[in-house]
Amino acid sequence: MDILKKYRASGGGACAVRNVLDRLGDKWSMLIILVLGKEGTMRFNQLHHGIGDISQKMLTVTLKILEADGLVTRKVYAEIPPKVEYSLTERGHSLLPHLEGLAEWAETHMQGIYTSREKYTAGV
Amino acid sequence: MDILKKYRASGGGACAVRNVLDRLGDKWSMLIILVLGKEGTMRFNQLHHGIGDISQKMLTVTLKILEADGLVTRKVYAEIPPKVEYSLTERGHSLLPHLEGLAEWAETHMQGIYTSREKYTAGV
DNA sequence: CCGGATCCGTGCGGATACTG
DNA sequence: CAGTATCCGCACGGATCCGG
Repeated sequence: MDILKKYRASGGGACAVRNVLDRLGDKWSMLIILVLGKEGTMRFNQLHHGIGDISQKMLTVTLKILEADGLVTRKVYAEIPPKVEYSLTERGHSLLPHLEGLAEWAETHMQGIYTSREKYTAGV
Repeated sequence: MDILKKYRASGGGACAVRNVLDRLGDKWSMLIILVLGKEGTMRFNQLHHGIGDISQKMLTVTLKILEADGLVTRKVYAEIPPKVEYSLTERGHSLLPHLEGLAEWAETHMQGIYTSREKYTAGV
């Protein structure tokens, strides 16, 4: 019961691990990082179109958060029409393998998970 | 732009990776798996007290989901008072290292992330 | 002790319209 | 092209009460 302290609130503030994990837990962060990791540098609409079913708003918001956290860089070109490029920072890249590991795990086990879910709901 | 297909909706259904990742992205799943991974088998109130700031409802609900996905097992003892033990399945254990990797990453980089956030908000 | 059931607030995230 | 601004629904999640 000692190791748990790492995952608990520490002195009025929230737990560090949970703060970070909660951020990644929002709907799009992981996905954007994964995509940027694969494709390297991308423009706004490339991401927008590439991901497909993300709204402009959420893409903007999420990118801002990731930028604030120092996970992606935002490069603006003073042109008409505007051009903005996003790419992963070094910190972002350091996170990438973990997310890819997770994605890989998901791919590997999703079939079993689906089967489990069906069995479970059938049991109810 | 080909690799992206893995992360996109595939034929009317949702993307597999995203389905699974979204599940883990809810507020407590990762944490519960991490805790169960560290402590091994735990009773309901052990988890409840161990995590601290999770409500009974969310603990119950999340455990059910994890059970449905075949990530945790639920063992009920026919006693008075009742006793229920939770532990990770093999599938749950296979996920564990990835989450621990993530947690470790979070611990390592959180300080830098906090600094980045402050700089960012200060810039605004 | 372990939950199920219910009520309810908050905020995430979508849709739309508008700007530089 | 790359956002910003606004409105709003909905479901996530908390609090509370009840049941086996």
